[in-house]
Amino acid sequence: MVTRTDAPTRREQILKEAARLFAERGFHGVGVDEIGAAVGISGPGLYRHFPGKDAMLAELLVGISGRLLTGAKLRLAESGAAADPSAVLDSLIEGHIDFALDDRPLITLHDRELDRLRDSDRKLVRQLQRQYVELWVEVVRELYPALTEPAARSSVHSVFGLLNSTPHLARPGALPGRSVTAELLHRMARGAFAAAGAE
Amino acid sequence: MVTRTDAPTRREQILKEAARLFAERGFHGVGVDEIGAAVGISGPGLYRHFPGKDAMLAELLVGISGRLLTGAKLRLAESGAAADPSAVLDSLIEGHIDFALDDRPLITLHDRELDRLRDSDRKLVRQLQRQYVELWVEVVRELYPALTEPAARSSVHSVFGLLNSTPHLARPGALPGRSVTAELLHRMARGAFAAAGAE
DNA sequence: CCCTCAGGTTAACGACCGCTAACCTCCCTG
DNA sequence: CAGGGAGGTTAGCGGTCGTTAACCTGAGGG
Repeated sequence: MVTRTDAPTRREQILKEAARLFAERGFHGVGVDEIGAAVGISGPGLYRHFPGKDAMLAELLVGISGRLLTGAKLRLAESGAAADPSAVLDSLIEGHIDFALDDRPLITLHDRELDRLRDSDRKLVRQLQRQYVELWVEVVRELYPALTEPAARSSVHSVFGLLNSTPHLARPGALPGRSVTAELLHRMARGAFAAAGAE
Repeated sequence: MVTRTDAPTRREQILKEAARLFAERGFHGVGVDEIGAAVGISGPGLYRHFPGKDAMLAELLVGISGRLLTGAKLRLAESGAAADPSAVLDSLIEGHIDFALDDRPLITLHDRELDRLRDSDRKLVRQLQRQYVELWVEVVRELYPALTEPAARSSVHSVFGLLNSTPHLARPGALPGRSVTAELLHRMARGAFAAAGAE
C-alpha cells in the first residue's frame, strides 16, 4: 500500500469532481461547465486535459474496474495457493467494502453509467468486471461446493448489491462509524453466502 | 389480488415503455420522441396524456413507492397483531422479491432517478420509502432484539441492495428459472439478517 | 347531418449543451 | 532574454431536446 503525499494534479481533481457530479445527477445530467466550475476553471478549459466528456467517464469506469480486479488478484496471490478459502473470501469482502466506503461515487457510477460508454471502452470494463466476478465465484464454490455455478454467480452479484448499498445508507457522515458499518456489512455478506451455500 | 384482463390504456403503455427506456439509458438519456416511438405515436403526441416528461417519471416513482408500501402494509395486516415475526419477515421478503423480479425497470428507477423529480414529488416519494423501510425495521428488530435501531436500518437497506440486484444479474431470460432465483434471494436475505442480528 | 372532441400530426421555437476557434498569459528553459 | 508550450479565457457554432402552436381526422351523439 503506497500512500500519496504530493498534491493531486489538476487532472485528478477533475476526475474526482466529475465522479461526484456524475453520481449525483447522472452523466447526461451534468454539463461540462459544471465540472469545470467544481475545480475552479470554466467549461472548455477541461479540454486541455481530456478529449471530451465521454473520456472522463471512460477513465473513471476503467479505473475502478481495474483497481477492483487488481486488488482482488493481489489478495488472492498473497494468501498463497493452498489458502483457506474462508480466509480468502473474508479478504475479498474486506477489500470490496473498503472500496464501497471510500469511493462511494465510483461504486455508484460503476453499475449505473456503463451504457454511456463507447463500445470499445464498455467491452473493456465489462471484461474487467467479469474477471472480478469470476474470481469471487471460484472462491465461493470452493467454500460451498453444494452451489451450482449459476447459483454461485447469482449469489456473488447479490452480495455485490448488498455491499454496494452503502451509498444509499445516508448522508456522508451519518453512519454509525466506519468500522462498525464495515463489520456489519462483512457479517451480512458472510451470512448471505452461508445461506446460499446451505443444502 | 385482482387480475387485469382488459387491454392496457395508451397511458399505461406510455408509462411502461418510459420506465423501460429510463431504466436503460437514464432519464436525461431518453428523448420524448423515443418514448413516443416506443408506443407507436410520435413525440409531441405524448402531451395529450402527460403535461411533460417529468410528470411521467414522477408518476412512475410515486406509483412504485406507493405500491411497495401498500403491499407491505397489507401483508402485515393479514398476519394479525400477534403474528410470528419470522413469518412476517418472510412475507415482506417474498413481496419485495416479487416486485424486483416482475418490475425490474421500476426497481432500477426507484433508487436511481429520484433526484430528477420536482421538490414536492421527491418529498412524497421519500416519505413513502421511509415508511416502507420503517415497517421493515420494526419487524427486524422484533425478530432480532440485539440489533440497535441504526444497525437494523442499515441491515434493511443492505438487504434491499441484495434483493434489488436482480436487474444486474443477466439478460432478462437468462436466469435459472424465476422460482429458483426467488428462493435463492430469499434464503440469502434471511441469512444476511440472521448474521446481522447475531450477538 | 353536423358538431365536438379525443387523440393524433408536422413545423418550429428557444434553451441548452458539447465542443472548437481564437486569443491570452505565465513560466520554464536554451 | 527570446520563445514556446502548458493551461487558461471568451465567443460562438451546430445539434439536440422539451415544449408549444396550428392543423387534421375519425368516431359518437343530439
